[in-house]
Amino acid sequence: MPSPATRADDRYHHGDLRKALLNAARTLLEERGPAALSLRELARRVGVSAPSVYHHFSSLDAIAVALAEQGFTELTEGLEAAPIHAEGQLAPTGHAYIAFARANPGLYRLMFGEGFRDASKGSQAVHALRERAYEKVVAGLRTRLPADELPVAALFLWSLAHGLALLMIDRQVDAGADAEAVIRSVLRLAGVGLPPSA
Amino acid sequence: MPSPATRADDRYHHGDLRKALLNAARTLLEERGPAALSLRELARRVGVSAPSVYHHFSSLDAIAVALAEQGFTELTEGLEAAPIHAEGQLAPTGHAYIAFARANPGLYRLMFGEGFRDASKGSQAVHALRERAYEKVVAGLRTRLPADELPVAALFLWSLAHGLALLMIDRQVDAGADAEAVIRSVLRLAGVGLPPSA
DNA sequence: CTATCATCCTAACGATGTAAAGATACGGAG
DNA sequence: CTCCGTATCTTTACATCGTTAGGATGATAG
Repeated sequence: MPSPATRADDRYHHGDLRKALLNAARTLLEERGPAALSLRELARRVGVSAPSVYHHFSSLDAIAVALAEQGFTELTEGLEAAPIHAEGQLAPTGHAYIAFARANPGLYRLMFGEGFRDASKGSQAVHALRERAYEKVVAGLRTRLPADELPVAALFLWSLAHGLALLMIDRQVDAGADAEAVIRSVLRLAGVGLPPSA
Repeated sequence: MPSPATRADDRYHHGDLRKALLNAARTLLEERGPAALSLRELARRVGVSAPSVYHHFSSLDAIAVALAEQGFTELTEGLEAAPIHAEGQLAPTGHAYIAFARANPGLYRLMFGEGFRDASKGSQAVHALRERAYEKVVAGLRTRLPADELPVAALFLWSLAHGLALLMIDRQVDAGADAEAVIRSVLRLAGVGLPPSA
């Protein structure tokens, strides 16, 4: 009944099971969050038996690490595409950072510690990825800040963007429709600082 | 051989199973992180059968919610104890916030979204707790900032403290021994702002 | 055409959260 | 002091999960 091997999806030897699994994981991640990442559910969605997954990933945590890897490359790409020379000093980088987190909430949460079974090992594998992404942020600021202020300023920006991104992802700040405006005003405050006294 | 009912721990009717479970959960949380919160492991540590837990909590997520509740009351207590009228405007609040997170890393992560089985329901129960804690932060700033700047300034401070706390908890910033100095300089930057240009 | 190999499958193990249903001890009413 | 109801804890059981072991299938090289 079925044509011999025209469609690549339902062949016995799957077209590219690894990629299919990652794609399914990506959508599952955004549908139900990192805690719902399930090896069996992934196999089910791809139409494959659960143990087959182990021919492409050594564990569920390995899938999570691969996803985080994807996420960090996409994040750094987004940061590099941000207009470095715009008028605001760190606003573009901050906007790009938060935009990525808001576009991929589940993935972003996974990238920062959530959803790993073996936290000590899984997170450790992601540790280096985070540091590399951080280097990109620092590099973006290097041309615009004196060298001695750079470390603290970079940590400051990272903390602010990370915190705001997480709060918005968790819907803790009800920015409603004008989320962009909220982000803008917070980032502006970062550039100017709070009024010196009340 | 055992004295009839002197010690409260090994009676048939447990002394206070609910509290014992929460205490065990607290230490398990800091030992192995929120992902390792296990109902059966808790029952094991308290010396009780697993289904007994259901006489005190309706689910594992309910335990997590109770823990988060503890955490938020302790956090707000810490924030209220912070010297509001010190010379720095928001530094004391920021320090108290980050100090709590660093003292209870597992609990803090649990309070902000990690470790819930049913993310949609568990996190929703914690949502109100987070907002109440946020009100405390806002209240602490109300006396020292003009009313129109207050919402943005509070969100700014919360984002910064939240982000820095998480980065330090995840050991992403290797502050080493002088963590306090790092926190101080970042918070100082929050009060002053970045230099207007490079 | 055959043999090798990557790929996938079924079967099974231990551990988890949770649901019944039964046993035990505590505490108040007679 | 006795009895009984109720809260508390237990054993048993089920579905699901991540993972392992061993067998079958399809593609591919000689």
